[in-house]
Amino acid sequence: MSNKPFYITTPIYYPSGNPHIGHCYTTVACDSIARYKRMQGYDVKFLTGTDEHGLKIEQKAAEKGVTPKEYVDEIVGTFKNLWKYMNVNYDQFIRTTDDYHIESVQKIFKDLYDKGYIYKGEYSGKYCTPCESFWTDSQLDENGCCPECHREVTFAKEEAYFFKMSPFADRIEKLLTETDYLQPKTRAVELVNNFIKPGLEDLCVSRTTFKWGIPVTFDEGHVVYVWIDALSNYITALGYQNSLSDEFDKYWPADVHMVAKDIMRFHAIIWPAMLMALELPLPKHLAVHGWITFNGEKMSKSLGNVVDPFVLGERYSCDAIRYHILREMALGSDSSFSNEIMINRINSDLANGFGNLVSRTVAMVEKYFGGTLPEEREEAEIDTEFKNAVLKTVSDVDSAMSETKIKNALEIIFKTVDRANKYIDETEPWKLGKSEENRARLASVLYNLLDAVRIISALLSPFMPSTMPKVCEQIGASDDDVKYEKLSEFGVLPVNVTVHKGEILFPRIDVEKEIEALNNIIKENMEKAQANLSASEKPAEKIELAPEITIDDFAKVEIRVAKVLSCEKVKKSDKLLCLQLDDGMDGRQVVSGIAQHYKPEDLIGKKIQLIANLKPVKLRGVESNGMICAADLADGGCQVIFVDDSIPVGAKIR
RNA sequence: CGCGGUGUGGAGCAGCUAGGUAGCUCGUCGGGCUCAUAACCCGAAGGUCGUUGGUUCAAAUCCAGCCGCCGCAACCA
Repeated sequence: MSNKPFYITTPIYYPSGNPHIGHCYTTVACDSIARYKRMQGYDVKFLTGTDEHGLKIEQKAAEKGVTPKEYVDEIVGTFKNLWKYMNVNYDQFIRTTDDYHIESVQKIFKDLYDKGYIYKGEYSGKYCTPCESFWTDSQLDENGCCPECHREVTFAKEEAYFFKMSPFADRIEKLLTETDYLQPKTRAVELVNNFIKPGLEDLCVSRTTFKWGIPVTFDEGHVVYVWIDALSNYITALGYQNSLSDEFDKYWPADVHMVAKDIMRFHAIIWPAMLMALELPLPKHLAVHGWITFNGEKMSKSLGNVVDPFVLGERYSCDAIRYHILREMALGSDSSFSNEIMINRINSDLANGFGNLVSRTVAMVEKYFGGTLPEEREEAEIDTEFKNAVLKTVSDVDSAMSETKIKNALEIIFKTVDRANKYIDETEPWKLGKSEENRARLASVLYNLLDAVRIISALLSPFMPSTMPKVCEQIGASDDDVKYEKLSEFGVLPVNVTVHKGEILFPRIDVEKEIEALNNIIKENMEKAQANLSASEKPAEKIELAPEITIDDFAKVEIRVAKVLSCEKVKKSDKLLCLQLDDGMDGRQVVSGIAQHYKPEDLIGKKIQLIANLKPVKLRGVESNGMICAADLADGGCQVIFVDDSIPVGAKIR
């Protein structure tokens, strides 16, 4: 048996809120792979953790009136509880606030600086003073204002350190397009075209605008910004540049980093660049999975449309949830999660399929032999075919797992469950049970079934670790019987094996009743989320207003009533509408970023408020002479302020 | 002409790289069985494989155009 090391990681999660089913998705997948590899005899290290620095945490803590550390301590506790609850067996939980990590990050930063990959420069961009944050253009809200507080942003500069990305562009492109680093590879082209070909921009790796981070050792006031801090967790956890352990040589490079598609970019480009700069080997695979969508929509905590994984686990057992997540998950694409799909899946695969197989097999051993099989046997031809089918499962699952195709692996296993159910029909044990002379034959059939269940449950145990020991107990298998080496043969259970009928493994769920119950929970959550939203929007009034202006300042702004004559979408843009207005003068054209909220016909004929003396500008190549007034809504939407039709066009508003 | 993905029986998907009887899961309908969690087994219905054209003896599969959906990028005065 090989003793080869196998290192797998989840991302480190940002504890700005409690964990949700999306976190479960990645973590449970890694846990299953780790367990599978352990079963195969690999020397596995499975790392997960939390990324605890940054402005947002600092602010959340301030809101609650606690220190950032106190704040994250609590949420990290929730994460750990969830993993415990989901039976996630990680080897190490790294927190970026751990001393050893901080020590390493500081050394790495200095090292990169000494090597000339990090230089001091100036960061410039849109800055929101009250939030003390820089935002990129794409982060700004509908009106080009701060996405956090929706106040105006100004152009500003600050001193910052930058990491040179360009020296690695060629190597990264090759990594993405010519190796199997990225899984699935389909996204490589997207990355190369969008980011590498246009030229990699240097990365801002330090900040002076917040304090909650790892200090740069050689420049007071600077704090290491997310990239170097967070990404390097994968190596600091192994003792790289610190004295925590000397596992680095053993486990690096990682076998699999698993991430969701939203952070693919950082792991596909920035992380390799960092490693190249540090002259370290690159990880072998980056497995990217999609999001769970809920009834076709993106899951969102703020919408409250998702049932808490704890609650789901309570209702259906954590293994059922694990199974459903893993079974639906495919690398690359999104997978839909709906209560109905989940319940149907649990019912058909777990309750009707596997659970019932165990139940009927054990029941027959009890009924016909009082729980203990006799030693006489009588094999038949059909047995061989059945056994071969079961044994083949093991190698098929192996090969699926070696490509991290969990979904396929489970599919294969459940095909074998079906095969076993069919075997019962083929052999008709209830008929054999009717006469004493078929005793030996009946014993063979039931033994084969028990042994098949043994193999199946061993294969399932990495995915459903809580339930499978119960199965072993029921079919009378010892821990030794379900070892990986014992999966390639029949005849492992004792000849006179004794079964123990136990509780139903996966109770069948009443679909309609449960869906109604879950919908009620969701409804409550959504109401709560709504309440929270409005609660958090109300205090917005407390937000300081923009600096005071005089009536003269206001007089500079000329707002007039105008009527929309025609309106059409700006081509090649998602957000822009181009409006032709009757402004009581010569008429004018205005471009507005409201296409996602209004259709052109919604606006035609309506009267709106026009900022009439705004400097013209070209948007997406189309000239815009002014701006129409609209209100920002809490949910990110916006609503145009229409004017009563009786007010004449051109009227000045003040 | 920004880049990429995708469109297959009611639903969700596989098949497409290396053309040659269109497959799986769920659902529906009919039958069988009774060991089992109203579970299990068998059978049937249901698809012009988005659309148009091309290559070929032969196209879901290769090529070109068009349409729809999704993602990334851009865009938000």
